[in-house]
Amino acid sequence: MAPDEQRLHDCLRNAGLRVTAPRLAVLTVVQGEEQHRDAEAIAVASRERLGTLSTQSVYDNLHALVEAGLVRRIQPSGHPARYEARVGDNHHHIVCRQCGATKDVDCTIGEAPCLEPSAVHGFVVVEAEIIFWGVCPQCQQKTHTQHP
Amino acid sequence: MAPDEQRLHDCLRNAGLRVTAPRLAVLTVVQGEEQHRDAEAIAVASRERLGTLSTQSVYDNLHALVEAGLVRRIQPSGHPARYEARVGDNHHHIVCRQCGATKDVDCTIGEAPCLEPSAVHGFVVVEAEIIFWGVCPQCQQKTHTQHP
DNA sequence: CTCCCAATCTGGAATGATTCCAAAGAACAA
DNA sequence: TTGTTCTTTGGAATCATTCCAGATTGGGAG
Repeated sequence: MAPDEQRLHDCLRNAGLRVTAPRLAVLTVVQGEEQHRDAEAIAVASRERLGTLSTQSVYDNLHALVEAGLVRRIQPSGHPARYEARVGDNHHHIVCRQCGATKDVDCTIGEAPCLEPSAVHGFVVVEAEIIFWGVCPQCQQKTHTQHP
Repeated sequence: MAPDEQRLHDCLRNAGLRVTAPRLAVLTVVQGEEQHRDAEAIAVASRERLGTLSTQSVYDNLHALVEAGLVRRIQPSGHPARYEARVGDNHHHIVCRQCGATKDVDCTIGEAPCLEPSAVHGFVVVEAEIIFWGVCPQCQQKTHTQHP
């Protein structure tokens, strides 16, 4: 077994998850170069490694991995959910209104600002999610070159 | 014309929108007592006032009103979009993970904390959206009374 | 090493919010 | 009053995601 495969294997087992080919593939893809991919893109990339893999299995595994804390899910309004491997460090995201491109953003103020809402209406607060909305460089380009 | 109706009328006209019965109804509902309703609930409440109204019209009008800045749309991950009349004051929201109940939250730190992301990757930042995730009082109750 | 059960995988159908479409209707500027 | 443009309508379509039920398989107990 390759050392990296061993690492992922342990990773899953420690999280209390069974190790299956589909699960390894999905986790590998999410931890790969390309970050913030959606389920569809992850399915495509995973099939490249396995030959065949049901869509349902991709969703099941993403859920399991998110549940286990190995993967984080981001769900920008109006875009399909995206998944990333960077977990547990309370960073945020900037998303392009036009194409949905997503990048990591570290918090300026250091740790967890805004995490103390003034009034919680009796809610138990679990986490704070911050999404910056903007326009990515590519889409800025497009908008500029368009002549109305 | 009732004074309140007049106010809404002017409100729409100032925003450059035509005044139609469906539009008045939708705006009235969104500005009403019950805040943070989704499109479906707004449709139901609007039909109560008009007798009949197509779902499409509800969506069109919500879009138009959001576009015009008269209504704000909130789209919590995994829940249908919600609409509120309070606009332009940069407040945030707390959403129940279980039932989707949504409440306003004013920012503790005063004005726009976290609005200066450290790295923007070339993005033009338009706005920052902050959602607190938690469990509402009702759902806490439910969870506690459940015996596994 | 073998067996067995629960976790997982599969294909196919279903859901639910939202959008697209084209035709009919209505607001309002001139 | 009229013409143009914005709205409304109903019906069909889309898209991400979930539900289902049966077949398969990982891995702990023996």
